[in-house]
Amino acid sequence: MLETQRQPAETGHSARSARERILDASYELFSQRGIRAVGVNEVMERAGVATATLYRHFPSKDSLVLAFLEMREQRWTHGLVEAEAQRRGSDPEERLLAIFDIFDEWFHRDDFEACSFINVLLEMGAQHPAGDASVEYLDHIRSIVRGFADEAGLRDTESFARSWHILMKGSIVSAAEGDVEAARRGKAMARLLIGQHR
Amino acid sequence: MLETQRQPAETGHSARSARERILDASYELFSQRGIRAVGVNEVMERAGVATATLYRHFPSKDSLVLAFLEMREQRWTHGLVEAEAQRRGSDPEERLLAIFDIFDEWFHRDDFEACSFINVLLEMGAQHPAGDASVEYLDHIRSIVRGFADEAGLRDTESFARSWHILMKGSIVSAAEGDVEAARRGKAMARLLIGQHR
DNA sequence: CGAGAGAGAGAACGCTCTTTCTAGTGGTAC
DNA sequence: GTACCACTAGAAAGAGCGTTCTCTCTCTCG
Repeated sequence: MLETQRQPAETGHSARSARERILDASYELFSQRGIRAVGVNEVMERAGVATATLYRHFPSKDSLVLAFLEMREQRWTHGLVEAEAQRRGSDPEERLLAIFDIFDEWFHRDDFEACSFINVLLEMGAQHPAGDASVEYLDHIRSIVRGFADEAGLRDTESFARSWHILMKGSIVSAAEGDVEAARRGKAMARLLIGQHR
Repeated sequence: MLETQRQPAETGHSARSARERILDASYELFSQRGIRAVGVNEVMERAGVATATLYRHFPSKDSLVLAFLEMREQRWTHGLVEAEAQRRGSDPEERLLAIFDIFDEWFHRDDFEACSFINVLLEMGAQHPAGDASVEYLDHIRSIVRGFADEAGLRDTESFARSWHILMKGSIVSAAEGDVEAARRGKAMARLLIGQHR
């Protein structure tokens, strides 16, 4: 169903293809305001795209939402969290702790939007396809944490990753509430948790 | 058209007044499914109430949502968490830890609905009146935690309560994802946190 | 008894949403 | 050069939303 990157035959040879513009607009709107609060009209407007064009690329709003979540994993999970943690930490334990340094900068951004996977899961429910996909993407985040923990030689890394993830999600929600120090608090508890699994 | 149990004289002294039925219906629907996913029609249907009756008691859906949040504080924050923690813990530290025992039972319920304050905050945004109210109700929860921490003679109770709240919210989100052990993990980290503030 | 108030049923308004459809435009490939 | 294709513009279908309104019923209180 994905009809992935259709580079050739670009028609308008516009700087960015219609599909790309739709995805970018979806990303900005859905990540900032949620799913139900954003209509497809608004997406089309911001993308500068006609109705038929959006529905040629995505058969329904739901499928557009799924594409948004996939993009969120690329940009946020992999592009921001995983890659930056790798870059900042010189050893596995430092890579783990770097997650909260990344969070700290992220929490201080004016356009801080919280975690789209949590947002969508809670907004749509676990039964909805988008909520279900969100649970899966949250699993992936935990897998990354577990990978770092394995490299660090910690004990019981599955349980460790689940506890670590509690700290990540809790500090994100606290930041959404307005506590800009949430990452610092999370990091302090994270250190204690590492101590328990060493 | 359930034509719910229409007790004989329905006006002045029905078993439960129209207002109560509206509030109960709102509570069940909003807490389980969120705000935007539930229409006033559905609330009226479940309450067995006419349109005019709902709008006589609440000038708008938004005001009904605010009434729901207030009720949530009564039933959940005070009725479940605070009162039960008081009842279960014989000293202040045990009262704090009892929160996660309460959570453990709560997480195992079939109708576990996560925290309405978090849900509404993330769904509606902090600008929306309902999101704003949710932030306030979350503050109250933290105040209760801080009160217990003060009684326990812990250091730096404001910061302690914020960290503790991160554990509470993180484990709630993890439970919403499907981890029924989230309360146990939260409690283990909570013990470590107490140790740091003793 | 008669007035008033709370409640019910249901129509209707105006708006928004998702989705479908029609018609037309312009670039590309054969 | 003609057929194709992605695209645009816009109307419209069809449903649902929050809200207002009218009309009727019946209990309660004076």
